[in-house]
Amino acid sequence: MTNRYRIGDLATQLAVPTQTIRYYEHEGLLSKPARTEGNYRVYGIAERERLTFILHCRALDMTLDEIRHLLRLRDAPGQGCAEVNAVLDAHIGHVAERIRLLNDLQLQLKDLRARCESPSTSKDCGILQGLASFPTAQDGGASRAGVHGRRAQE
Amino acid sequence: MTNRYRIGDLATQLAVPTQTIRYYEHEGLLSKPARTEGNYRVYGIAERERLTFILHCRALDMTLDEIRHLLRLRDAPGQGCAEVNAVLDAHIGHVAERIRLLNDLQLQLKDLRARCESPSTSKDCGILQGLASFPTAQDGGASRAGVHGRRAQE
DNA sequence: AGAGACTTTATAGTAGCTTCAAGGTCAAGC
DNA sequence: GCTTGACCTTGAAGCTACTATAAAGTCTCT
Ligand SMILES: [Zn+2]
Ligand SMILES: [Zn+2]
Ligand SMILES: [Zn+2]
Ligand SMILES: [Zn+2]
Repeated sequence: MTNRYRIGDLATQLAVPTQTIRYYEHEGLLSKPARTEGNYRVYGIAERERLTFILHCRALDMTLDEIRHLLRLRDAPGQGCAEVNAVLDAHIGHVAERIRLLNDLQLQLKDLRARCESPSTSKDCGILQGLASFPTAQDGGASRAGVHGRRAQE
Repeated sequence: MTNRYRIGDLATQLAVPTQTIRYYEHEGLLSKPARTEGNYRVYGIAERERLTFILHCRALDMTLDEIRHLLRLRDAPGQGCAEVNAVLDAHIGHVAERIRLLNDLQLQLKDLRARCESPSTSKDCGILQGLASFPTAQDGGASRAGVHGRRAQE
C-alpha cells in the first residue's frame, strides 16, 4: 500500500527535488527503478530508505563518491565495518582541514581589515594597498578554502 | 625594459596558469591588453599589479564578483573607502558563517562516528544505521557547508 | 473532451577554473 | 632554408552537485 511511490511522492516526503532523484539515478547512486505502463518510475520502501541514506550523507556534506563508497559497503552486509569507519574518519578529516583553512583565512582577513580604521579616500586605503602588496603565498598553503555557498548574495 | 611581459612571463612570475589569466580577461577583471604583430598579448607593470591584486583577493577566497567590486573602487581613487570596508566586512561574514556551519557539521560527524566503537559486520554497524535513520533536518539549517576542495582525494 | 497536475527526456547553466585539440609564431640549430 | 621545440592563439569540453528550462507524454477529474 504505502510502499509504492512515484517520484513526486518521494520528493515531497523527503523534501528533495525530483530532478535530484533522477540525477542520483543517473550517477548510479540509485539503481534504475521499475516503470509503470506509462513509463513512470515506481519506487518501493527499500529505494526510499536508500534515498534517505543518501540525503543524510549529503546533509553531512559528503561527496557523491564518498556516498557511493558507503553504499557499496552497505550492500555487502557481511563485511566488517572497519572500512565504514575509515570513510567517515577521512571525511571528518576533510571537515577539520577545511575549518583549519578557514580559521587561517579569518585571521588574514581581520589583519587586512585592521589596516583601515580611519576611512579616507580609496587611493590611500590601507586595505587596497594591502591587497596590492600582500606577500604572495608561494608554496606554503595554496589550498582554496571554499567560502561561498551556491548563492552567496546579500 | 622589465615592464613588458608576455602572458607566460606573468604566469611564471606570479605562479598562475596562463589560462587563468586569459579567463580573468574574459571575465572582465583584466582589460584587453595590447598585442604584438604576431597577436601575442603584451602586459605592462600596471597590469601586473592588477593581476597581483586579483590573486591576493582569490587567496583570501573572495568571489570574482567581490573582486570586481573592489577593482571598481580601486579604479576610483578619489572615492571614500567606506565601501571597501563594507565589501571586506561582508566577506569576513561569509567566512564566519562557513566556519559556524562546519563546526556544526563536525559535531554531527563525531556523534555519528561514536556509534561504532567496536567494529562488527556492516549489517550491524551503528554508523550505517545512523545514516539510514538520522533525523532529517527539515527546515532548520539546510545550508551546505562545502567541505571538499577541487581535489579531495587521499 | 478538455483542464490541470503530474511525468518523461534532453539540454544548458552555475563558479572558477583545468585540460584538450588544432593550429599560428618565433628563435635557435643544422 | 628548414626543422625542431617552446611559446602563443582560439574554442570547446570537463569538473561538482545540482538547478532550471523546454517540449512532449500520462493520468485524473469533471
Ligand atoms: Zn569528505
Ligand atoms: Zn580605507
Ligand atoms: Zn565573500
Ligand atoms: Zn561499525
